Amino acid sequence: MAKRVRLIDIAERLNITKVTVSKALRDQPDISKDMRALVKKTAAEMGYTPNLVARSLSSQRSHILGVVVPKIAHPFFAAVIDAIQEEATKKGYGILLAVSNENAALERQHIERLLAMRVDGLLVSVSKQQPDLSVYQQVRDMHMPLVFFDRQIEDAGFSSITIDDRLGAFHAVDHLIQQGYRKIAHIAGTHDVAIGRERRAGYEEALRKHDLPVFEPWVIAGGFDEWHGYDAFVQILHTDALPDAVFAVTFPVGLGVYGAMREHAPDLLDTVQILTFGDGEVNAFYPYPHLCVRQPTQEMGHRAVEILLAEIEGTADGPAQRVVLQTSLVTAQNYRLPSRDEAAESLRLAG
Amino acid sequence: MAKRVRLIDIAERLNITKVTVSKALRDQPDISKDMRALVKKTAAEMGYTPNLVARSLSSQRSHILGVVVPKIAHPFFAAVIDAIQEEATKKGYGILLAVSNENAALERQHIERLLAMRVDGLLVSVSKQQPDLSVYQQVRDMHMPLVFFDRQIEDAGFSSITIDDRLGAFHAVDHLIQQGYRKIAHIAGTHDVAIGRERRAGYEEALRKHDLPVFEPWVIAGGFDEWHGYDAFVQILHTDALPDAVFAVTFPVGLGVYGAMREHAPDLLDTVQILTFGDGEVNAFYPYPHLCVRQPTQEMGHRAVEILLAEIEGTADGPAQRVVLQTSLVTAQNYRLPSRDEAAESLRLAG
DNA sequence: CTGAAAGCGCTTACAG
DNA sequence: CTGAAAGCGCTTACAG
Repeated sequence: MAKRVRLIDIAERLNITKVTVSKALRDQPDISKDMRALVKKTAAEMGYTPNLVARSLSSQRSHILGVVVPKIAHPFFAAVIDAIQEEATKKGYGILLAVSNENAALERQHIERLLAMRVDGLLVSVSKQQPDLSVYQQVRDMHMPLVFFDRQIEDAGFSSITIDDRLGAFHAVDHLIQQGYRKIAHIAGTHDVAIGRERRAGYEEALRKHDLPVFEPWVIAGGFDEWHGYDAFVQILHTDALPDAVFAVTFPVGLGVYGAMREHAPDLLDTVQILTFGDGEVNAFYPYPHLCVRQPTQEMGHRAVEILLAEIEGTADGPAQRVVLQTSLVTAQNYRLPSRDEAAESLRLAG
Repeated sequence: MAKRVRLIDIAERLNITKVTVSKALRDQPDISKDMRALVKKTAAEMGYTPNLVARSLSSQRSHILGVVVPKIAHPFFAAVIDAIQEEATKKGYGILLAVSNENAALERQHIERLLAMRVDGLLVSVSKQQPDLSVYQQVRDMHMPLVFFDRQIEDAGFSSITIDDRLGAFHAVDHLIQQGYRKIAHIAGTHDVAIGRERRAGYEEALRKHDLPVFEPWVIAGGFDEWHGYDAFVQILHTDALPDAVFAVTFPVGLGVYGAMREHAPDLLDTVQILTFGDGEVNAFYPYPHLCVRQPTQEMGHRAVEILLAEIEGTADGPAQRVVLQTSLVTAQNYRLPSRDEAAESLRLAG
């Protein structure tokens, strides 16, 4: 590796001390304007770039945020990570990304590693597996700032930013009922996962509001992926009556329902309204009756970083914050391509 | 922050020197087995975690890889990043993720920052914008290992791992022709972007092979997103004849074509075969004739890391490598949900 | 097998 | 406004 120029090299060239160089480069006001200018000019000429790891070691601040997610190749998390990265960059931080793969042990390992790397703070969305509380206790003990996003550990004493799953589900199902649907099935998640519980609670609440009974054979709990949706809908096909709408706990589950329909009852495709919590990339093009609850991914990512930085920089006003974001309902009329303005905008940015 | 235990704290407790502790912890063979065991036991008791930034500074190795991508909320990149992260973790490296947003200036800034952070190597997929060659020259000058993936700068002297766009397109279009399609339109990208050029070349080559003429009004260049697909297909609708198949340069462009069809010519939905280069998450559920060229994202991520680590660890056999990966064609018969085995497997891993 | 010395490239806190 | 000293927490290279 070609010799890298250090503070001391600049100092020697200028016959001053490296402290002066260090301060001048960071624009500290106790260095004369002329000296600052001279140092910067020289540094640029010599091709100096500060060694951020040395800086981290001596300043005890890395300007790196650790981000742990259960998965990344998933529209929701990809969008949130994107927003996190964007906001972090804007604020002068880098992000160290780790994926737990829904595995608590791996999640723990990642967090320990990030701790050892001396990140300034942690942004984590916990795996579905029973989390290992001891790491979080460790994080607490060392006063490392941490903000949970989307999936949190309750009562761990950390700030969190989550989505109002119950209300989102409630509004969506309420909307269906107001549109005249009465026989609404729910392909649910599992009870041990918060989003499963909450979305189901919102569903039941909406039925209750309209004095509709919960028809048990149509509420099928079990998971969050395509196969669960597929199997559950096949099961529904074997009941005597057919629903006129299906509320799927996630977008993948909704896809599984479509898959089952296409295979076993294609005639239902155009008549049964599907509602999914969360959206995929192709809503604008989905040809069947399809509704979805949209999650504010960008806002979640941006605000998660803001909350964390406030804690890191000590400007946090109080202890743990719990921010709850509201969803929006995307109806058929709303479906659209990204607007031309947006497209033009992104072109402008790129160009 | 609670006092963190350091090497020296362990050393004092044991009445030995910190060098011995350091070596024992890293299992160096020149420390007696008993001492190693004792040190490790004590370190564990005291809750020691090594300070990786101090280690980086003194060892000149950070065990961090910098990853720069044009975007992340995109199925292709999300999948590749996932694979990169997985492989890096397996090899004991962390990844610092940066998103250029298809913006060359931002790409440059990110790389400079990663350089300053002293990553051990760089994995980059360049933005579509004219790249700023000077940063790459700088990377060369400091002998920083770098591997381009998917989108590279030719002749920059770095290793690269890319996809055989031309051949992938050729095989796919060739397949269409063998299935009896003769009137194949191509919604192309732009000429200044390699994937645009290459995919188009593959398309033309396939037509040539079968002595089919290129019908210019049906080859519409312009971009890579939904709107381009939409506009281009509307334009095609205004030509006298109609194609029996459409080859879209990307999956989003294909979606735009579906959008245009649904709006302006819904009757074509079931009759015009759409072929996209790249796939989305919903292939298994797409109801219309749909074919796609699948990119080996996982292999790309894994191998990119392998190549980079070989360069970092000095085991690279020669100068720049150029790996070209082949695509596979996913036909309607191949469409499927993730297999039950895979689902069970992921459950097992998670459990 | 264990240790004393030097150093990685910075910043902090304190003098002057 | 500039500098001398100390230190961040490790590892490397060399003695013994």
